[in-house]
Amino acid sequence: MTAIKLKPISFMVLGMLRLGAKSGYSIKRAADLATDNFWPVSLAQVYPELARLEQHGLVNRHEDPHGDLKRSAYELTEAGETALLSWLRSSVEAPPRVRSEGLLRLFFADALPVDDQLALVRRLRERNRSDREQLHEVSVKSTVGDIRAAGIRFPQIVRSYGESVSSHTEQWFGELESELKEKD
Amino acid sequence: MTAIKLKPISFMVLGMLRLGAKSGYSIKRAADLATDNFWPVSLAQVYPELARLEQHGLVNRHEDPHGDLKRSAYELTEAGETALLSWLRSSVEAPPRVRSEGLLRLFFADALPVDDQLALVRRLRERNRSDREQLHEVSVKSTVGDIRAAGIRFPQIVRSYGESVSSHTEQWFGELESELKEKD
DNA sequence: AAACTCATGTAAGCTGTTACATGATTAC
DNA sequence: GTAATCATGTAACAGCTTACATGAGTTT
Repeated sequence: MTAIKLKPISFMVLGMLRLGAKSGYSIKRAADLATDNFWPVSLAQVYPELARLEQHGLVNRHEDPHGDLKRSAYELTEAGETALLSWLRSSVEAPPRVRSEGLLRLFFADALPVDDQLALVRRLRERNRSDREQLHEVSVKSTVGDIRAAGIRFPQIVRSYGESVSSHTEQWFGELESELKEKD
Repeated sequence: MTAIKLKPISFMVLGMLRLGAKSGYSIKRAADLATDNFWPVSLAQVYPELARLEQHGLVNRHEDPHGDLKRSAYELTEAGETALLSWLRSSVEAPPRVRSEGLLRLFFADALPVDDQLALVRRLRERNRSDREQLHEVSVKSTVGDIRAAGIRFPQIVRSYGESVSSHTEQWFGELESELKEKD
């Protein structure tokens, strides 16, 4: 119960528990469906983090077998809820990190002849479009997986932000494509 | 000169050399000014990567002292240029990775009372705005650092994409702010 | 009965950052 | 002259991914 350093992955786990996820597995599932585009996680992060949070009294664990299948169910303690709320109110924030091989290619695209530049822009636009399509399919199939409760709307809000940016991006790439066609 | 595995950092280095950077230091400087928002790099990546590329014949190194200051100048070999062009034409692409603590907070914002939700959205909007401002300052001060050559326009294009997305984001957050105010 | 999903964990490895170490040059 | 910038590298660490290992439950 001594000093624990809470990182974003900690709050991801705490937050998912608060939204109704119970097992490590279901946290991972929910994250894949809902946060993968701005905060991906792997099981090899979730399980150790749950153990760490339990050691420090931010979550409680109890056995929750399903037939012969061993399973753990976790819930927030008061300390866990407090920590989550405190983080949500904090303004200390790691700067957002983006790594886009596509934009890196575009950055160096002057090395290509114009028709290859055009092909590149088309590919990037198409990739963006199909990614958005898949995102939308998933969101129709299961709205934020397990976590579907009355009064919970921010997951949808964040999703709609992602779609909005993606639409904007597609439009922007469309305009760039047109400009490049003129020089062709 | 045997098999070398080329990763995005390899092409970042090759690409910067092609745009006129010569030393590892100047590659890092150019990246900080131009690609940091979609492909950050550190010196501890650049120097070993340059050595690796030299070992495999994709770049040439020669001494380029400046007074008593030891300095290396690198240039692309033909193999290096070929590798860069081949990557630029390739459609094999690592999916873009984003990590945004801000969006993660927003995702879990249902846990907060409405006025704190509003404060959070305001903070996120303001952070986005000030980040864009700084980006713009840098871009005025030095257009892509050293790399400023006739016919090079994609670095500017990519920068303008970033600004466009950032503007769109600010607008989107503005609308969200208005919606939340109504419920206040 | 085969394939897929649910479920939990560990080990190894890769990528990338920060800190350390050192020293010359340039700008104020 | 002192601070900032130019310049090159290494070492330690943090974070995250992939592969390994295991087994039960569910769906086709």
